[in-house]
Amino acid sequence: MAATKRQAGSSATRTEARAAESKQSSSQRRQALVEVAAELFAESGFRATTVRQIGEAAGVFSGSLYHHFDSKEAIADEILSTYLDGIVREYKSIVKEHTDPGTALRELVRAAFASLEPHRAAITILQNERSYLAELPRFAYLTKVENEVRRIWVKVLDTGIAQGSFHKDLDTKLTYQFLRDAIWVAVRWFAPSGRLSVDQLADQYLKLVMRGIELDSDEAPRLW
Amino acid sequence: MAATKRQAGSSATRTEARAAESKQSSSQRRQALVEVAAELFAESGFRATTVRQIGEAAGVFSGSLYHHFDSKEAIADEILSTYLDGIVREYKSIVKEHTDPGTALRELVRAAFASLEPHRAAITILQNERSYLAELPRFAYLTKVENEVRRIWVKVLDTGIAQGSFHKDLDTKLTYQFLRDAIWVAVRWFAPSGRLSVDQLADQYLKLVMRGIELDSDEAPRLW
Amino acid sequence: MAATKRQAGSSATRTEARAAESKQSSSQRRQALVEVAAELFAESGFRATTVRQIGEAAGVFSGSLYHHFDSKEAIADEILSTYLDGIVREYKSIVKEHTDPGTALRELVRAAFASLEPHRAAITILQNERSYLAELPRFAYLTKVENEVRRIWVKVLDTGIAQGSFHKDLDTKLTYQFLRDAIWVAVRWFAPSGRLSVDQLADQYLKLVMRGIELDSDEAPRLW
Amino acid sequence: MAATKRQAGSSATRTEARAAESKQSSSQRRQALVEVAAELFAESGFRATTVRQIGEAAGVFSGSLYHHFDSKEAIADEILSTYLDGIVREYKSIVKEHTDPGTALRELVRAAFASLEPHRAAITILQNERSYLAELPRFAYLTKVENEVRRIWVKVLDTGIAQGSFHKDLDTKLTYQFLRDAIWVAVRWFAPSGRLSVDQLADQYLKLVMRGIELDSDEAPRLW
DNA sequence: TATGAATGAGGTTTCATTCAT
DNA sequence: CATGAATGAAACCTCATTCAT
Repeated sequence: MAATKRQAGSSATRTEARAAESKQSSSQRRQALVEVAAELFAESGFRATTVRQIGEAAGVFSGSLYHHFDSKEAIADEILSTYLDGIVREYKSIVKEHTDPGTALRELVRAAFASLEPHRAAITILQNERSYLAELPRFAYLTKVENEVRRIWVKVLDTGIAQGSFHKDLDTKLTYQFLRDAIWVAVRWFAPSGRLSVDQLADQYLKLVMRGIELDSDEAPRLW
Repeated sequence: MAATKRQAGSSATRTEARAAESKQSSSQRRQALVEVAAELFAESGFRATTVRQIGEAAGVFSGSLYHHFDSKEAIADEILSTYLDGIVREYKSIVKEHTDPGTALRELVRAAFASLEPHRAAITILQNERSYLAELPRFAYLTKVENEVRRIWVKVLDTGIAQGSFHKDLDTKLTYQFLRDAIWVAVRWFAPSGRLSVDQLADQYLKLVMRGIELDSDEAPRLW
Repeated sequence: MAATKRQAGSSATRTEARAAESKQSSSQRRQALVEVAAELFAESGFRATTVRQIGEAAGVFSGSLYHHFDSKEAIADEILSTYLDGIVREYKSIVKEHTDPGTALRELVRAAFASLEPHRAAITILQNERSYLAELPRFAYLTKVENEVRRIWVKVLDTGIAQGSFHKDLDTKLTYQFLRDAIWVAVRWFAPSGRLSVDQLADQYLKLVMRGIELDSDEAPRLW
Repeated sequence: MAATKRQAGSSATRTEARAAESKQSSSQRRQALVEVAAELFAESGFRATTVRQIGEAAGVFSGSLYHHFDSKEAIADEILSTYLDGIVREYKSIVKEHTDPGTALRELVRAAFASLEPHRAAITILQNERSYLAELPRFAYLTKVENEVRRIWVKVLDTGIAQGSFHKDLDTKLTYQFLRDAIWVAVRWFAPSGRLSVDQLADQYLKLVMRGIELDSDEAPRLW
């Protein structure tokens, strides 16, 4: 990368590097900065990441970030809203398409796992900094969207119980929390380059929990 | 309480109050400070809590904390090691006492849930600040203890499979992670004064996951 | 106006708009920028106004200002020197035309009030930022011109005393300061659209001070 | 002063200096810092003075100021409210004591002039930064107090007209503005060590304006 | 032991200015 | 000429820690 060539204090080198990079458009640059920041947020969290670190990782001075973003929070905002917009849309499309609660739930779980890797930063921030951010007016929407997501999942669970395909002794709100938390928290240790692919991860997880949810959920139907 | 006597700005009154309080031994004072800090850490996290906040909450000036602790990290250290020492001892005692894997796993889960409330701060720190702290030499033991705990849980799962009482298609390491994460992460929203007691919470959770682990795990044995 | 055509974020549209506007000559453009800046300086002061604000108000990017001006100070320079050149010329013409000190003084006061509105920015800057600017070599002329102005006013006052038409116990330098300050400072609250026109304002002021300056200054001549 | 002994980077020297200074109590130190800041504010204005400058002038690091004050604004707040509290009390006592409008007005003017030197910073801030500060919630009281002061002065002027001792063609609100502005603005150039004492200044000013206010205000009574 | 003033590094943000395109 | 990304210094402020009293 250009950044690695750069020597601190050498503005000549710096300028050359800039020239080499600057083929990209404004929105591309902005997007690149968001991605750099996201990586750092995913690694260390939002508050623990400094704008100077973001700048260094992006090969610019921290002040330059403010040409593209109003504040550090604005970067987080972009990361979070991109994630939440997408995931809500996806969840909605899943429950629209799959009327069977068991299938719908499996697809929701798979979608949630699939979002881990591309949205590592957003999920990390939501887990660690949620209570801090939710107090800020700028992030008031977080609570709203979370409620929306919860309603979608809980409705699937409720429907499953009503139809007689899910265990009726489940506390559906609680079950949703357990499901979501266990998936999301995996963002901390899940590395797609590791032992397991995200699909394998989702399958293992579904094995673990679906037998506790569905009345008759073994892959091989029971014969008794 | 002494605190009510205190008039803002009157350091004389402050000193008297201190004197009245200081009937307690040094280790009692230390313990009280740890508890105050723990509450704040549980609420806001380790890095987000300032030593000044701890001092204020404890009724002393921030500088005074350094007579009892080397650093802010030392307080976290005390909180974490107390928790980890206790939970490891408890887990060991459980697996010693219960040779049946199903029972042992249920007890481990119940113990984990039971630790949420008394060790809210430790668990919060482990979740949010673990990666930051684990890099510090002082907290090198974190990884060791975590490995120890994992071995205990995984051994129970492995034994269950070997004995034929647990599903043999479970990835035991992964299953441990899912189990632990879903329990721990509940520290964020579980309030014992709320809708559910910790026992009810554990029961709901066991219902959800044990059917996915045990081959025949309904509380009421199936009669067909 | 071109501004209404512009869509935020569309640089293409922006460029077209620029083209449409650029029928004006370079000096016209420069003059327009000065006026935009002046309005902002008058409202918020010189230092508190950023070049970005100027650019936005003028419909260009801040960097573009530097094609017309060396620096932000250069804009202030233009505003100040335009004002000072004009006012000095006017004062000189007044004292040339009116040999009677009373009439001359009245005209000076009226001219000073009349300058408030068209030169709000210059007067605001001179009041709030004078000491900061006067240290810069570029603004060394400020002190010179101010001395020149003072000499003009004081000479009128001295002449009035020498001729026996002004109170002889006046400290003329001090009186000048009082007169000038009270007029200039009105720039902060005087709004020509308000209760009073600039002429009415000047008249009220003359009523207040001329009786303290002239020996016999009532509008209706005294008969004793 | 201790500060002059200090060499940058020499913490030994620094510590000695601190020791020599530290005979003072907390509130004394606070007061000393306010005075240091006030001097700088008076010289350069509130915004143009940096906390580093205040720190340097006080012989501490800028961060140390925040041990005593919440913010730079808090320092200005202290300066302003001290001034305003005092001047309002003084004005009230004057109008209470002097029922004759002429005498009362003279005393108000004298009090205003007398406040110039001890409250140079407050008056400078009020003149240059008023519109900026008044928008901040913390300084909402500024407008209130200013209104109170205006009412006091205007009432004296109104009473004088009603009693027939002041010219009835005065716009009293406007006259108040002229009076106050001309006095306050003198803070910029008045140096008590200069040619004139504050009393002489007030006298000259009274000579200038009182003849325009009172119907019969010559020192030597007219005989017609 | 407690105080509380001070440190000093580092946090986010602002802004006049430069310059390749 | 205009753009707009970048600079880099400097702004205000925070905070764990130290230390003389």
